[in-house]
Amino acid sequence: MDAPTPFDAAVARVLEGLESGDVISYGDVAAEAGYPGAARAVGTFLKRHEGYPWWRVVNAAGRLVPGHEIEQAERLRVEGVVVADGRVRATPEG
DNA sequence: TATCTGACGATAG
DNA sequence: CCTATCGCCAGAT
Repeated sequence: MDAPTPFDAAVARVLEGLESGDVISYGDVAAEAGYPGAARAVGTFLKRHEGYPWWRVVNAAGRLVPGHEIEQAERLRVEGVVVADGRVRATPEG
């Protein structure tokens, strides 16, 4: 049986802890999981594993997942997250 | 074991 | 605001 690595378990635990309307970056997930700097690995995890709130994860720039911008934007809007131009409204604009 | 890839991050221009 | 480059980690071949 493929034994889950501590990394996978830690990342999964952080993702499972996310709630509706919550948004976090790959770097934050990695840091919360105890693997600072493993932001890329988090993306790989979400791509390889299903059943996790991937739409609640965005990059440090607030950019949505490439190839899933529409799907992610829709899900985020449903949860009350404001999205515009394919990115989360983390910073006010004029 | 070596090398390349990718749902990333930060800095430089 | 954008693209380009380097550094980071785990997975795939």
